Amino acid sequence: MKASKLVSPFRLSSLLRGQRTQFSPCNSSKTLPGFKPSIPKPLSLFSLLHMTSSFTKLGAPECSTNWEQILHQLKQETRSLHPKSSSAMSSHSTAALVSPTVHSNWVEDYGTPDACTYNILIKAACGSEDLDNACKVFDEMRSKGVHPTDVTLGTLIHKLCSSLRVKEAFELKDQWERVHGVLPNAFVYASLMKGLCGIGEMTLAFGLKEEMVRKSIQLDSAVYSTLISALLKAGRKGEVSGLLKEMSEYGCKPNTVTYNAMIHGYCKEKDFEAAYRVLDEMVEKGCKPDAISYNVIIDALCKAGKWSEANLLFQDLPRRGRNPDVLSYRMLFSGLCDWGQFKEAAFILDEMIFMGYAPHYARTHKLVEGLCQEGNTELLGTVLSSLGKGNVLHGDTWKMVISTVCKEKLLNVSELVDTLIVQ
DNA sequence: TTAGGGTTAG
Repeated sequence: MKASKLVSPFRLSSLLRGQRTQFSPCNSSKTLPGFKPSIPKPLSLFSLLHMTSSFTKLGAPECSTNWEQILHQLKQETRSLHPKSSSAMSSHSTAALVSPTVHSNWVEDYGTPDACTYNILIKAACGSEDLDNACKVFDEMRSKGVHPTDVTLGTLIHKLCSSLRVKEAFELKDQWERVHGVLPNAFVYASLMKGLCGIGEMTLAFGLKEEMVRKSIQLDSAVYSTLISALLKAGRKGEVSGLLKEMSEYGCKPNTVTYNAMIHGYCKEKDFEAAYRVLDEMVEKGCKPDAISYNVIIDALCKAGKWSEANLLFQDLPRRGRNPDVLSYRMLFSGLCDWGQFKEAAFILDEMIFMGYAPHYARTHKLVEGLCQEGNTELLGTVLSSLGKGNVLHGDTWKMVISTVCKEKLLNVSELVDTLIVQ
C-alpha cells in the first residue's frame, strides 16, 4: 500500500530520528523522569507500535490499516518535535521501528531511504542484545543498493566494543576497508581504543593512536579523552600531562569531556583541590563545566564523607550558571543518607521531588527505615509527605511504616491516616 | 538540514 505522498530521504531520516523525543517531559516540570506516562498525549508512534506489535505479526496484512494510521501520525507529529532534547526512552522508541522495517519494508512506501535513514535504524537495532536485527537492516540496506558509510561502521564497531567483542570489531574494521572501501575515522578509533582499554589492552590502544598518525587520520579530542580517562583509571596520572602536550601539538583542544575525565581521575584519588583547579581552568579557557563536571565532584565528596562540602558545592551550582540535574540530587541525597544526615537528606528529597525528579526507591526506603528505627516521627512525617506529593511512596515502604508504627506505638492511628489522606 | 565515538551513579 503506497502512501499518498513520498517524503525526501532527509525528511524520512528526520522523522525517524525525531521519534526519540516523544516522551521527553518537556511540557511539564512535574513529570518524574524514569516514570513512563501511562497514555502519552497525543498518541505517539511509539505507543501505536507497541499496541500493534504486542499482539500481531508486524507487516502482516491484518495490521496494514494500523500501519497506514501510524505513518499518517508520523507525518502529523513532526511539527511538535524537539530535535535536541533527550530522553531515557530514545533508543527504545526508535528501536520499535526496526523490526517492522526489516519485515515489511514500509519505510520504502513513505520515501526513499538513504544511508542516513539506514544508519538511524541500525543504531536503533543495536539497542538489542545481539546484532541480528542490525544485520538484517544492513542486509536490506545493501539489497537496496545503498552504500554503507563510515557512520555505519562506527555504529557497528561501537556496539561490538561496548559489548567487549573487540576482536570482532577489529575484524569488521579490516573487512570493511577491503570489501566496502569504508575507511575507519576518529569515531571508529575512539570506540576501538575504549574497547581495548576495557579489556586491559592499553598498550594496543596507544598503538592505535600511532596507527592514526601513520595513516594520516585526523586525531581529535575524543580520542585523547578516551586515553586520558583510561590512564587515570589505571592510576597512571603521571602520563597525562604528556598526552595533553601532544594533544595541543596536534591542534586538539581539550573540551568538557577531556576535563571531566581529569576531574574524575583526581576525585578518585580524593584530590579535591586538583579537581577544583580543573574547574577553574575550564572557566578560564572558556570551556563551561557541565552537570557531569559537578556531579563527579559532588559524588566523590559524598563518598569521602565530605557531605557538607558536597552540599555547599550543590548549593553553589546556580551561581556557577548550572542547575543541579537529577543525578546531582540523587548523589547528594544518597550521600547525606549514608552519613546519617537525615534532616538534610529530607530537605533535599523534598526539593528534588518538587523539581520533578524521581529518587531511587531503594534509597528512600532506607531513609524511611532509618527514621523508623530512630523513632524520629516528625521527620518521618515530613519524608512521607514529600514522597506522597511526588507519588513515589512505594507500597512496601508504607507497609514497613505501618508495621513499625503500630509495633512501637510511635504515632497514633489518626496521625497515620492524616498522612495517608495527604497522598 | 538528517546518522556514529570519548567524561558521572546504580
